[in-house]
Amino acid sequence: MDYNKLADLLFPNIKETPEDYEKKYPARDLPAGAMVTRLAPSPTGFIHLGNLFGAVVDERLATQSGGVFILRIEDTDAKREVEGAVELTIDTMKHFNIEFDEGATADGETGDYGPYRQRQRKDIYQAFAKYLVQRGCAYPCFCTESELEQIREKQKEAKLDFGYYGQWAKHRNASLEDIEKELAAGTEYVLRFKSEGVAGKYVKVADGIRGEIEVPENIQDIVLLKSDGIPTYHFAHAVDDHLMRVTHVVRAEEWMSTLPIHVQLFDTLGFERPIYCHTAQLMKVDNGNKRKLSKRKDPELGLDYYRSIGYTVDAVWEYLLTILNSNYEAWRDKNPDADRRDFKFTLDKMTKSGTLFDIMKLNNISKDAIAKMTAEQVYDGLLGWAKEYDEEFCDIISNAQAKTTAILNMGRNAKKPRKDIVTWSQCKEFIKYFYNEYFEVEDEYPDIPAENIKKILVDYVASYSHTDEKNDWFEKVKVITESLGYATNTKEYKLDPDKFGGSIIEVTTIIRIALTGKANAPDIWEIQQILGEEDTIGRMNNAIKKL
RNA sequence: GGCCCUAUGGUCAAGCGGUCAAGACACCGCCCUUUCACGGCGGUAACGGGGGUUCGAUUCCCCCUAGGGUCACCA
Repeated sequence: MDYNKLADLLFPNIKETPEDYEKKYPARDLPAGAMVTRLAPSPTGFIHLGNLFGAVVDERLATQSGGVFILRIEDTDAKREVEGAVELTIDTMKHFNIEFDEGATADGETGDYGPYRQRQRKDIYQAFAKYLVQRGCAYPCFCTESELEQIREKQKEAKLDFGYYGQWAKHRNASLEDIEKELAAGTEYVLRFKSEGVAGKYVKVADGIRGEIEVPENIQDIVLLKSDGIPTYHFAHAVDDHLMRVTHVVRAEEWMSTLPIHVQLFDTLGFERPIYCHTAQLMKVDNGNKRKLSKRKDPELGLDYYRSIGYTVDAVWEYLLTILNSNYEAWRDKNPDADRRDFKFTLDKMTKSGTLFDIMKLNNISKDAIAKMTAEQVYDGLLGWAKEYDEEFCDIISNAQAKTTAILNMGRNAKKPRKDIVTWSQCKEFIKYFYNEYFEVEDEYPDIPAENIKKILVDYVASYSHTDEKNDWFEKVKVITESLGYATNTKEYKLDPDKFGGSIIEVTTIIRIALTGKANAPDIWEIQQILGEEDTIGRMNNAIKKL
């Protein structure tokens, strides 16, 4: 077989050779130990937690080592591509504080190793494909989908491994004449790799996270170029990561099964293999079983979920870092105020087993992160979220900046600040009773006689003086409590509840509900100071009217 | 089903031949408290099973089991 002739037949217009591209994309001039990583999403319009998970690893590795972090768009599957997905990816990553040194940008790209969108690299792939054909390592396959389906059926019946390999590889040894005939007839074809892999033989691969792993050699004649001339992931991965001089390929565990294909491709193309880092899957419990987080079933997989609910970027990072590097939490404990970038991220501290996504832990971390912020920072965060997701609330808090900041400042300056805000959307629920636009009575009064409830509220309004200091205010509450024969001392009350019929707890709870609509809210006196005299009295009078 | 990966409390996990087997989240109890929350103190709870190697295995090896992943002209 004249492979050169076949190559020219298949790729008549490809003049460039692999050497040309080697020259065009020379080895990078970087300090020793610098890592080149890349995030390589496909533009399907869905950016998930797994993308961020990997991106955090890529970003840390690259920037920590003085390397390069690339964004490459894997758009080889036109069918799945969604309009605007690249912009969305970049925007979402930016929101989560992931910035790229090189690669695709919203309006183009930056860097000397492009193009960074795979469809624009068609000629490059074809040059390498042509080279493989010339060396007898690749051949055209004219099988139709239904033929392939038939093969699969037969293999299923015979209980053999599926796929296009060995004796099943119908076109593997076709003659040049046969190929020419098909080509002349215009039959569609794919370019397949002619695998020299041997069943039963193994390859050792050093994984950056898992150490040495052993995988069987690939025996499949996998597709290199689809019928439209666009490469499959496997081929594009080999060519791109080599030409972009990527040193570390960070990807999810699910890729491990195709690792044999990738090492084989790198080896026969004469490329130095990158260090593969296969990260554990993010899992969740479903019906008592662990499973991979799924796009369709789990909203918490999508990154826009965190954004729209209003988790802070810091909290998401902190959480990711704690599950990514097992020593992060301890480090954070010792360095509560340090920049997370000061933490030395390492591959060997990465977990190998599937991690259950724990929203409770995220929530706890989030509470911590927000508790550390100043009221002004909390305000800014809340406003930023509202601007995007809650216009009405945004208007309200923008028009009441001082008041809102004062609200958010409650309990914040104690030695141990309150840890009760998890997300911005929940923060709104916490504080919205302060604004008359949202105020409503949600909770029920304690179970005491109705005339007592009325007396409490009426007396309260009658004795209320907005300028009272907290102690004076509380003394007045005590007077009302005593007038009902209720206990002002809760300890005494607990010792003998029947003796009193009620305690100051009932009294304050009723005032609190009239004032805020809720049985649980911060300190009443402080709330009144923020609310102002008019609203305080107004809400009390309204409550009395409704009795 | 084949192949690969993984295996310490409910969850995340320290451990890398000798430990009373850390810590965090969650949970429970008590305390504090004018509510709730916060906070403080304390508690329940783990090395999947069987063989080896070794004076000694959670730790090293093998088998089993379990869980997960993957078997496309998708990435």
